[in-house]
Amino acid sequence: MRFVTDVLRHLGVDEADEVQRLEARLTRIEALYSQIAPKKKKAAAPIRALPAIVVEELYEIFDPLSQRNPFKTVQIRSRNYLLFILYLHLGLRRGEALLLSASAIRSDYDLITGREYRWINVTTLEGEDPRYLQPALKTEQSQRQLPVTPELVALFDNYVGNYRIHSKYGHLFISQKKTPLALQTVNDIFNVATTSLSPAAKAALEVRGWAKIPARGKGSQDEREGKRWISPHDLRHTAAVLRLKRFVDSGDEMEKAIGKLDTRNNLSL
DNA sequence: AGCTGAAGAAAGGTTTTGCG
DNA sequence: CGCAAAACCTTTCTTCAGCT
Repeated sequence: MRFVTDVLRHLGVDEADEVQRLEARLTRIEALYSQIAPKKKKAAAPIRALPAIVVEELYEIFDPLSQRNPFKTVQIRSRNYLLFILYLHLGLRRGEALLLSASAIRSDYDLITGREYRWINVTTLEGEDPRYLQPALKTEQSQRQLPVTPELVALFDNYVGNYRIHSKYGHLFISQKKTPLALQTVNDIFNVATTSLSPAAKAALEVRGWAKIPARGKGSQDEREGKRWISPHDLRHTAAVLRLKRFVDSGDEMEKAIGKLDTRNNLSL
């Protein structure tokens, strides 16, 4: 700025008001640009999204038909698979999934296109809840509706229709004791899945600073610092990436999807 | 930048189930 | 049937995300 006015003077644009006029305009432009200066980069945040090999293996481990599935019964397998997919695809918080109702997915017709679309209601399920730790939505604004793919709808319907254990509670996720699944049990499920990963996948996590992950059935004897188990929150971070990709892929569903997205609740990475 | 509620870790317990 | 393992849960305490 200083430089520019000096140059103008030097070039002999010495009509004072001419220089002043230019200076005023430049000042204004400078002010404008200062507003849109790029934000300072934050100190590099550790990567929380999971490596691709780990995500691929988790699909295989949770797949109810897979040889690698460590869970015993078909009921628990399909329940855990749906739980995993909800965390990975929708990026739900741990507790949010446990609040879902067995009728959380709703459909409606779009009067303009005449097509059916479906979404899932993330909200607080009213009624008695016997759990020691009550899951809760973090804020009122956490109540939202998320668009769901036909694949997810099929998975949901299959589980609810064929495998969900009947219970007097309306929750989607029910334990073998016929009560809503406890928060800790979700961790237990992911612990089992984590120990079922191949050595290669475990190595990929250790490269990222995780502690050594024990083999199935064994406790962890390793004293190294770091995370030992994949958590729903890790999937939430991974989900943000996947979600963007799916929206781009979904083409003409895009507007509908965005309409259902609560922009105030965009996932931050 | 501070705060609040959710997530996570750890330890340890009970109930249920698959399978020999 | 019997038993070991899986499934599930409580309790306490610490850490962290993300809202205001």
